[in-house]
Amino acid sequence: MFLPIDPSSGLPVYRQIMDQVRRMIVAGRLQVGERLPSIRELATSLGLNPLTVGKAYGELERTHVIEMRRGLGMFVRAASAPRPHGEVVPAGVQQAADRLVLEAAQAGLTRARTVAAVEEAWRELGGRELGKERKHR
Amino acid sequence: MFLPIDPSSGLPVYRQIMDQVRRMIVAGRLQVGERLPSIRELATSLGLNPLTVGKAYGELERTHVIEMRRGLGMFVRAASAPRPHGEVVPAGVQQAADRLVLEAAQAGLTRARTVAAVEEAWRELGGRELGKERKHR
Amino acid sequence: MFLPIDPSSGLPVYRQIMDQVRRMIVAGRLQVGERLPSIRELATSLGLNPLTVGKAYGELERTHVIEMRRGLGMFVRAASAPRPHGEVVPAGVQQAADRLVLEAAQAGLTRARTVAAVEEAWRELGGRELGKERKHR
Amino acid sequence: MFLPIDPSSGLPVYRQIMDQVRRMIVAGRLQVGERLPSIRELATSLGLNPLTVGKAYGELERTHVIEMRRGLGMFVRAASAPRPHGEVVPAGVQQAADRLVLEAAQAGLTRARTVAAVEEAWRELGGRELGKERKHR
DNA sequence: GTGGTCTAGACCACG
DNA sequence: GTGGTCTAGACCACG
Repeated sequence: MFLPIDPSSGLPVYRQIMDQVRRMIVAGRLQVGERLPSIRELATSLGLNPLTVGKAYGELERTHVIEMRRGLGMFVRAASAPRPHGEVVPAGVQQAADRLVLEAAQAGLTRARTVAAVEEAWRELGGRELGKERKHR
Repeated sequence: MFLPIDPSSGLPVYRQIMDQVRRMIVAGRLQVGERLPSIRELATSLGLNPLTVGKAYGELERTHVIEMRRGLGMFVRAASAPRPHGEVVPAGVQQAADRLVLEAAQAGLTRARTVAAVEEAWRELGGRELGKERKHR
Repeated sequence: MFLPIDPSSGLPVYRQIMDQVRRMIVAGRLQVGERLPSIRELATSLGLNPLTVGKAYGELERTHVIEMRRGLGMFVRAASAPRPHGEVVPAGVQQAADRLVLEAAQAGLTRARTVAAVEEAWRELGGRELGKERKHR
Repeated sequence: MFLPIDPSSGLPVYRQIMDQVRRMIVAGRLQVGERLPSIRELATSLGLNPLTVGKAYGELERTHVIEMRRGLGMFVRAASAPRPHGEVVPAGVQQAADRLVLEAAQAGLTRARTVAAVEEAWRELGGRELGKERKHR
């Protein structure tokens, strides 16, 4: 599995791994139940310290994105159930929305332009949300 | 000036100060040309070391958000000019949009729900866009 | 006397005054023996604290650029004698040359391009060196 | 790594460190990709507080002169691309040229003498321009 | 091991 | 009064 990692990007490497794995999952390039490469495999193929990959996997497990099956490896877990309209937005999402608005407003972008950037980001993710919203899953 | 600072939030305190000041500016609660509290004042009122506040102010100055007038204090600078439609989105904004979409998609939010969260965040900011776009909500 | 002062430029105001006065002298817009405005006059016309102007005048006096005649005011002194070729370059000049070369080299400028910038700066000063070098003065 | 630091020179120590590192880079005594001594190492060998060295390194990183690789240290980044002839001179360079001309003119140096000082400074830097332009001196 | 953050406290230049 | 620099020393995240 290839993941684009930039050791000099400022973002800690283990977080980049987490982000990329999550990105592959929401984009459908990693399916529920699919097995991830072992810590050692991924570390070797990316030229990273196994401790770094281990920390990323550990965090992903702690947040229920993947699960360990002893002796078998790490596997992608089922995604969260889609939130019915009107329910509370998770803290992480609201926080990300707040930051986006702060960055956009200070850069002089309009609200419409900001929303367009979000739609564009969603399109580029190529995730399951593309086009119509699904009714069930 | 009160700023809600959470020393145990993980985000460095000096960055929280930066964010809050930027937030007040885009929300119009700090006007262009207005003076910020002195480093010592703010440090005392927030129970922080002056060096921490100084670091936040220094970063804000380097990014042209505020300016120093020697012996007088720090002052809010004029905001960026609004970007003409179609122009490139600044890297920081695109990055924030990418993260939002990642968080939202993994939390199982729909695209529409995500956009709604952004609009909500914009509304809560109380920014200058409000007046112009209020009619249609 | 008008001097372009920018209180938010980073360079201390008293140094800006010194630089501008020196600039006017080498450009010939202030002649040897000419009287400078009083501290109070200049402070008022520039909207500055008299202590600031006083510090600038004091430094200019200490470096023999101007002189005080008690009860009469501050006057421009005769310039340094031109240095015969081959003599040692004053420390301040060498230091300025070093910094220029550092900035230029790191910005990727060639040596020729750097020299051109110096010639341009000299032209814009409009000083006595324009065109031919004088033999005596 | 030895750097000549003068704590009583007026120029802040962290700026002296920055200047010296930049000087070594443009002189080719620090190569692109080369690792700098760690903050602690340099602080110890220069008898300084690690925070002071850290400030210098942080500024150099912010200006893209060096980059941090987490857990590994700071590394020299690739230099700016050389500027095509005729392009605008960066503000920092023009500012340095202006100051040089001011210092030189007031010291009574001729224009030719000033240019010679610049060429000398360039030669002493031992920069990469030397090879290309050595023939004609 | 690496750099980043924060406190406590001193001293300085500048206006 | 203002901000800027520096030391001494602790603690933390990251690799």
